[in-house]
Amino acid sequence: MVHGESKNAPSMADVAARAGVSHQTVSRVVNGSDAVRGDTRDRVLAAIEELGYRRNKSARALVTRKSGRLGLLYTQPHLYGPGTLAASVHQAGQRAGYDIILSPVPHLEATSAERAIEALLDDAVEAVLLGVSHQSFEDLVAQLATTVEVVMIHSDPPAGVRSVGIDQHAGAVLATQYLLDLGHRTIAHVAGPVGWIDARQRREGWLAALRDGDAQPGPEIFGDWSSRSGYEAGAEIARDASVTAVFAANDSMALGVIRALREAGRRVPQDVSVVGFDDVPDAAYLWPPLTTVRQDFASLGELAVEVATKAIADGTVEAPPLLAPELIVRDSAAPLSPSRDVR
Amino acid sequence: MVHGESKNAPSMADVAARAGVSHQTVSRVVNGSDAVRGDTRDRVLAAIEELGYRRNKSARALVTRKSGRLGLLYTQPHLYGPGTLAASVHQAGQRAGYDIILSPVPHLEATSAERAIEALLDDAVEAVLLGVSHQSFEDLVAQLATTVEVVMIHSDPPAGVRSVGIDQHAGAVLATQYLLDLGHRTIAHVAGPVGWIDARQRREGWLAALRDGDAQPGPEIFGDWSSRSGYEAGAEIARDASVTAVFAANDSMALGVIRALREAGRRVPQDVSVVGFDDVPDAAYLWPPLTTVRQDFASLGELAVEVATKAIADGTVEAPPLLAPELIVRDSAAPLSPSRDVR
DNA sequence: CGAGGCGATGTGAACGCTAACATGGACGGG
DNA sequence: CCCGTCCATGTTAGCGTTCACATCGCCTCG
Repeated sequence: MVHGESKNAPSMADVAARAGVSHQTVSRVVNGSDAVRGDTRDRVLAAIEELGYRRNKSARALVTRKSGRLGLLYTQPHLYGPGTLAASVHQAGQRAGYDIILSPVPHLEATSAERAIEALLDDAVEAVLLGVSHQSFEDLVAQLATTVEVVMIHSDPPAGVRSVGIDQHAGAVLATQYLLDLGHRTIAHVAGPVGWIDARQRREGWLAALRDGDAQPGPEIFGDWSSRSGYEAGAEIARDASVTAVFAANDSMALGVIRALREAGRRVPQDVSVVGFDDVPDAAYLWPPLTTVRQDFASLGELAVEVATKAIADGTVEAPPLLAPELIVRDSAAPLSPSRDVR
Repeated sequence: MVHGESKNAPSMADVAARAGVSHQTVSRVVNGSDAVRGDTRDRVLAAIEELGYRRNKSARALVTRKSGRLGLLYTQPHLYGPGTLAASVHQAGQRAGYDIILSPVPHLEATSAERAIEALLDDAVEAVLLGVSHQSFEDLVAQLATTVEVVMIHSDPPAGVRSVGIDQHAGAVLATQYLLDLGHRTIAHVAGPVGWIDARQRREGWLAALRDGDAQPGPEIFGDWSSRSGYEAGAEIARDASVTAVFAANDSMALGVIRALREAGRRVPQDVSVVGFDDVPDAAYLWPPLTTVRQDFASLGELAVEVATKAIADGTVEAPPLLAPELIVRDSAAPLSPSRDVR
């Protein structure tokens, strides 16, 4: 109150008055300009410290016309993959000097996703990272891209859109090939729900590996990523004695499959082998330890931010190559036991 | 370019010109003031639509001195609980008209948490929700609270700080009491790491229930929330034949315990009963299905936002009662088998 | 029929910052 | 020794919005 300083947060003018310089000099110091003499800088810095000054981002954004924000839209925030992705995007963004707006959309309805995008646009994000590889988004992207930079996190993006991804197809081939190498010929697949790109890619990888190995596709059941759906799929698979291996499109479903198989009296891996996808942290401590395909979500998030910041800076469009997943061999898959080899 | 409208995003002035009114009238329409005639409003709305006008939040925040933002700091973003909490806070915030800044801190180091708080403050959040019930934060809170409204998400908050929480102690009592009722007398505990409030509360609940049931505490091992640490704890517990039940401080550790027990030839639940905490979605489909304590993270998030918005509005301090957890009985705990009853 | 009031709209300033340009003093070269 | 140059700093305007207040009809009431 006394010196014209109110109870409001201090502004550059307050700092300037205190340091005996103009507000512009304060601005220069805050922005790291080198056109300030050492002792002046020190005085300003001291004033900032004493006053607890904090630059007002709104004012800055208003005049620079840049928000310095990136938005990430993602689904299933309670799951390991999306959660890890969000955290790594956030961290990478901070490092790159951007604020990250995390926008989890709990259920995948078109309306809630559109609302979320509207909210991101209202926040004036400079780029939107779409961590939702669901086909319902493919149309949305084209339209969105006219407004703002867009980066899809996607293993099979539509042509011309910036993207990063992990090679889901290759991961599925890894898993299926492994099972084939173990001698299995009838390999079932518990797929992710229709509409999800990753689910489709994993299914196609399974099919492709089978084709390459001259094996016929085993039964195929569509789940919804949940362990419950895996359980139901497993119960169905257990009825088919010819199936000696199952490739599940994620670890949760794999764990449900294993439970159902057990309840039906089929041992894992002695009677039936099971392979999952994701390598969630608990996978190694399931019973049996789950053989699965690991995805590096942390690198994916960093890559996404890198592509986004480049796009903002110079409009670069080129997509980096897909990241390679890795097969993690544990105990839930074993060689086909001779007794079951009917040939 | 033609009408003074540039390639920049349209402003209120642009809308006003188009609708033939003043910028203030546009402002009134956008803010839902009722002091605008119906036909004027329609003209403005039409102009907004045609121009694709979007209100500039920075300018608004600058003049109102309110950011309309709430920040949530949380750890272990890849886990079910924190992920669910973040999503529900985000959703509840949107509903309440606030933007939510989700700030996951990947590893719990003081420096990274402080950086995250600085970032939140730089974003001018009107309240900080602290979803980190670790004791290293208790000091920080007092200091932070002088700057901004703070809501702790915490089952045992320091006096005088606004908070919401789920009753961890009660949950642990529920689990332990259940084991006691089943006839178990030697109940081990796999605790969460020292420093975590929830871990401490669950441990104390276990101790309290034991005391009430006139039972001696069984062996106690500290894990780090991971299934790996549960596995290691389980291996140790398996060596002690007197232990017939284990209460693990979360589901991941419970699952690790079960695996270790199995490897040591102890059946679950016939030889040893195991109860977890959290009720992660996969818990019901583990083998055996996990008996555990469910926490309602979604309600917790909503409550936190409610308390925060009230605090901002009228400075309310009173804390709502802790939410009650619920025991979910499945198959991983069973009555003490007679053969083991040494009495 | 005129004063008073009210409802609808407009005007000007201010929020805190950056960008562009202005100023002014020290220094060096012819 | 004077002028041009350059470095450090200051001055002014404007970003898009809201707030406080002004204005201007028109209706009501005595």
